Amino acid sequence: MDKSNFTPAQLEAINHVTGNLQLIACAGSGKTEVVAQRVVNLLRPKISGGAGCFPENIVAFTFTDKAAAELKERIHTRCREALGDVTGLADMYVGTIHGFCLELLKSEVPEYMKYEVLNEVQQSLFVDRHSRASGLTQSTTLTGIALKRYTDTRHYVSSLSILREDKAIDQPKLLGNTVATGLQTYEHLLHDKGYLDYSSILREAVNELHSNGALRKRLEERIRHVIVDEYQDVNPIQEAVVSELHTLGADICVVGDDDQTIYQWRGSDVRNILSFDQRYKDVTPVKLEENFRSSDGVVAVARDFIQQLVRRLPKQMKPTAAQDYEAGDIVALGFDSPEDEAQYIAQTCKTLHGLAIREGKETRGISWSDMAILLRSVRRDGGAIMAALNEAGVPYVITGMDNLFAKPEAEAARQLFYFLAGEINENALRPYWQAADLGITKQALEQAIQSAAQARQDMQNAQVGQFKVYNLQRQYMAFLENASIREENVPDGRGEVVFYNLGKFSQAISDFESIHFHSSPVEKYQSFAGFLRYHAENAYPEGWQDNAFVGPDAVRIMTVHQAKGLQWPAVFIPQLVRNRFPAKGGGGRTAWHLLPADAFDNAARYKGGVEDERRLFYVALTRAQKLLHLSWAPHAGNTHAQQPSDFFTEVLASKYVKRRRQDYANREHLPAEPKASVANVTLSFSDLKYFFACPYQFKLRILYGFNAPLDEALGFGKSLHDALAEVHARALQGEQIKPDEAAALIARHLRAPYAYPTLREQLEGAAERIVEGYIKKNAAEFKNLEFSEKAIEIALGDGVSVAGRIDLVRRIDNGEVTIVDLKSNDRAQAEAVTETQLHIYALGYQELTGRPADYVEIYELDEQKQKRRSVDDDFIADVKRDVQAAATALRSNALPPIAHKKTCGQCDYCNLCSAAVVK
DNA sequence: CATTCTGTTATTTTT
DNA sequence: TAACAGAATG
Repeated sequence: MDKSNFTPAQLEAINHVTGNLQLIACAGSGKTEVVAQRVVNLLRPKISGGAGCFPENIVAFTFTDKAAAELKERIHTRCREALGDVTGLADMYVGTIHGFCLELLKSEVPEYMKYEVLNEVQQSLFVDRHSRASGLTQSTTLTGIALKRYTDTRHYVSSLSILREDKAIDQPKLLGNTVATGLQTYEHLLHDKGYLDYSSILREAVNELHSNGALRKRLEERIRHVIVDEYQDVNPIQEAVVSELHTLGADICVVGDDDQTIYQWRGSDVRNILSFDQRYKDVTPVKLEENFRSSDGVVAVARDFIQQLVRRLPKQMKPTAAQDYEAGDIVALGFDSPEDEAQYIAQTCKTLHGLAIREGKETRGISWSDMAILLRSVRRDGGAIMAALNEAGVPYVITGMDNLFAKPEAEAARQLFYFLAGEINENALRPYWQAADLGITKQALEQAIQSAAQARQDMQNAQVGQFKVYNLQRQYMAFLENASIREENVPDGRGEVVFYNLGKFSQAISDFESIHFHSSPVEKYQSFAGFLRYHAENAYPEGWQDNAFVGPDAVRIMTVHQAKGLQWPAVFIPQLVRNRFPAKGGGGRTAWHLLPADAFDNAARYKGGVEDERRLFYVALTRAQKLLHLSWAPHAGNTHAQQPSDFFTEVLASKYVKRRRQDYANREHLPAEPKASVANVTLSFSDLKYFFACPYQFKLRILYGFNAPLDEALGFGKSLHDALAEVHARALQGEQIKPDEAAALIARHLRAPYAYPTLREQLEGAAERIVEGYIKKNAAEFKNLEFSEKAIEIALGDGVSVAGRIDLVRRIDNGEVTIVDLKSNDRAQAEAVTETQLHIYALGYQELTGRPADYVEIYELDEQKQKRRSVDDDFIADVKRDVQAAATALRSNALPPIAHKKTCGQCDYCNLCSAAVVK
């Protein structure tokens, strides 16, 4: 889109800076650009016609982290173009609603600092582990059948989420409902153990927003504008967050398209966007109807299709000839079998490769990454297509096809734990590792198996103090190390994929072990085996291709849901078979067998219907810029998959849709030129520090996901940190903090979930002493604090940025600024790394305030010692260069094992690395 | 045309 | 286990 040439509607939205705004944005209408330009106007000084806001006054919500990264990058770019050197952009929140709420809880309510967030797998492990206290086994279905551990956990957990995220319109109907009662005990348990789950993040944040007066006051002063992207897919609790912010005086701008609501099965409610102007006062509605993405043909087909929908906001998507429509661009074909269909797709990809396409005023030959194959369900429909693309030698990237344990290396790892749990013997284990073909020598494998056998033997008589030897993660790593597995020794260049999968397995171990840390070894290995057998099977996707930094030139195969917000010159939508798309709902027990649907407002939306499928298909159609291939084929031997989809048949009516194969070979071809698309890279400092230590360590830890064994004292350093953060936050608000508060502070902040009682006591004592000592020594300085726990972000251009949090900034009367990092022995790291970190923070401080920092200081908490030096500009320049080099290495996936000077041999993974100098 | 029986298949995914 | 499509039956 030409940004100097906005449509009147776009301009109206961009220039709207007061009151609420309902922005209805059709597919391809350039909404991201409009939002970014509007933010520029919000930040523009009043004398230049803007709203005169500061970045911290603005909050922008997106649907995913990826969308957030893109929006943030766009906003930052446009701000710098239009406003020059703006400071403090890091103070603008651009991210998901979950992220905002979590940050809110952690920064505004001290009690939440120590809480950890359970992921989905951990949550259900947690519910099963505490099956009574979580309310699971106390609950029944609506017909009175008792819920069972493991089998009903999924439905119970999803019921808990619905109870917290949806709006009950008829409370009496929930009275006596066992899950509603269970929720009380579950929430109690969560608090007791110091956890948040995804729903409670939102729930607790809304509670605080609603009733915490001090917090409301602080936010009232801060937030002036809230922007909600993809508002059509917001659920009731998310809307509650938005509406609470509105009551604090923020103007709300919602952006969305009711036609693209595709997450209703997760509780999204289109009515949020439909009735926005009735629920909020002073709403300016603006419609962006011009499509700047697709050809007139694609626009017409999609528009005609969605107009069949009855309940929708009146609007007309208008073509702008963003692409030239040529007869034959849009095709709908039937085939005899899914295999034929897949072959057609593979062949067509090949003929399209290099096809000339106009892009603005330029013309280029499209490449593999300009094509996408969108499916209703990748797992169900992806097989034949993968096979055909393999056969034809077309490079592709597929997400969500295989589960982890379909991969022989993951299966071998799983069998290792069946072995350790005493379920199988070594003769049963050996073949799995041999079959995985990982380049392990016979002797090494024998040695690894023998060591594992020994460990299995020994753990029978393990004393409490030795439990940590039998830590699952430690045994896993020990096995891999004993087997001397090396990425580069895996045959056929499969090393990287294999390591991704082994890394994913390490994550599965962490998920389990974080919940089951305290069990005795024998018991723990048995229940882990059960977890691997029954639960993990479908919980983990294949581990590779998770690498968000590298964008290979390959055809993308993904679900329509995943394609939300994306676009390609050529799109295939195959498998348009009746009962599949639109999909017929499956049977089985669901949350709605536990919860009365009539207690909720429009519970039917969770189930979905043809209308929802129509919206989903509309999303698929509108992803195409020019070439659009619809197809179907009957599945032999399946009585429910013999007819074409009604959507397929319906689209045939359009004059733009051709029903014959087209010969694209006759069209103009150019050398294929993949569109230069660079992935945004945001590195946290903690990630970066591994990179600086060694790129390969970074790869093993961050990209592959190998986790270090949980330590019993884990959490000590963080607890200290949190306690001091509260001290500083209160000092900043003018409170006097006394040394005798140390005990109370530690009581509130100590979280050492893996410590046995005596260790916990020790940690408690040590922490109290340190905090007390710190307050004694520094109380006089508290009046000089400028910031505590200050988030910084440094954009280095080209989509590369570093995010971090400065522990402390001191600023004394003469304006002298010191950036402080608090260090405890527990979190020891090389001094050179801390220096680097502090210089990045100094840079972040400058970007935030527009002022340079004068000193950086390492504060050793154990000794209460300060090490201070002045900020070195040359050093900063070096660090900048290093970070950019890191980003480049990440994007080109060049993270080689390198033998390192001093640090090598201390790394957690040196026994998985051939370059390591093992000491 | 209404009903009863039989076969098929258990999405989609973010935090 | 349960929902639903499609075939078979009355």
